[in-house]
Amino acid sequence: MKLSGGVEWALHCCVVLAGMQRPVPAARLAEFHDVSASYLAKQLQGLSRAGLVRSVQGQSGGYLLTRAASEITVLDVVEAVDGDGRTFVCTEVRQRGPLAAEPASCTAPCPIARVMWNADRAWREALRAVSIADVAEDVTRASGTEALPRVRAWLGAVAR
Amino acid sequence: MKLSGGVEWALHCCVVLAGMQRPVPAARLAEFHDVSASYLAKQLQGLSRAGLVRSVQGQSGGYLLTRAASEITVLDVVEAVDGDGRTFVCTEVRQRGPLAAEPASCTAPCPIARVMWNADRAWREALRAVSIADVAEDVTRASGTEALPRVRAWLGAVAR
DNA sequence: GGTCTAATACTCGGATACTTTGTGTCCGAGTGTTAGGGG
DNA sequence: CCCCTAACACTCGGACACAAAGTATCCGAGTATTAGACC
Repeated sequence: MKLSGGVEWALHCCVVLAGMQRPVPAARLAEFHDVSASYLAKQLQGLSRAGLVRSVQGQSGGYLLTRAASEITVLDVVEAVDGDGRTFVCTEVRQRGPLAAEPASCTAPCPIARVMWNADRAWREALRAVSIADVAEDVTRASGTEALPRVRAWLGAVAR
Repeated sequence: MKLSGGVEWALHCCVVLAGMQRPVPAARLAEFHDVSASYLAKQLQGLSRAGLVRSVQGQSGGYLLTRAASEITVLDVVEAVDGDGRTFVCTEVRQRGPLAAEPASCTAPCPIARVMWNADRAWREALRAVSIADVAEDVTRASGTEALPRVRAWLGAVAR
């Protein structure tokens, strides 16, 4: 029950991409965060498939958010990178063994599965309640007003 | 982000162990649920280490709950089997790269980590709010009053 | 017949292979840029 | 001087190895039972 490590990178990328007008290449994002460029590219591909970021090819290409940061939830990013499968899968144990329950009597989900799914829903709701813009605001509050603009300037600066 | 499959087995075992006066061997629990006996034994060892069940050795030995089912939460079982580590680990990305934050200015946790940990807490709280006794009650409501007694009789019956 | 003893059969516990998932990397397809030549 | 063209450099995307954790299994240590022998 451990979350994929790439989720953290993807979230950081989305926060710094917020407010960016020009595309930012994956290699530059990797350099900024000091992480593996190849592996980060994989995570960004996940975000692209999910439609959270738009990839622009070509010489001055890169990644760009598809919509406002306030319209992207943390849950969107987590599900894009880690998959949207449920954390608990019910194998219908109650229908197996010598005292197996009849399939016809199993219209309602197994009580155990219901508890696990409720917890899963609470987890997702907590992540859905926070947007990338909210996180960026927290960062500003913690690191100062000019922190994010400096980051944007660094990402936008062309080093060629 | 998938939960170990053994968690489901362990939960089913705890539910049927509730109300049992005599120890139940792991092999019998496995036969009842029609699952691998060897692997189920591993999960039960986890429950034993966590102090949720008490193992009795010898010819008529087996497993027994250490306390009332109403005093065992679903979270206890999940953490015993799957480990109590956090689902999200913060690698302090903000302290890396060209614009790294000073460690001295990182007294508060990273905003991203805070969001993830809040969601983690919500998930755990939802699991902590439900006890094994609650689940057993749900089973009775769904499968009838005599369902669980029949199971207990089957588990207690000696087939030698 | 009662009691002590020893062999037994059954239990859990940890140490050992195998499969699946996650981690990390690489090279090829595609496109905007840009330099050069021609009109 | 302006425009067209072609080569280029840089981008993403998916396919390819490696490592770690989950899954499944086995055999050894320990104990209550039980049968037998002795008193």
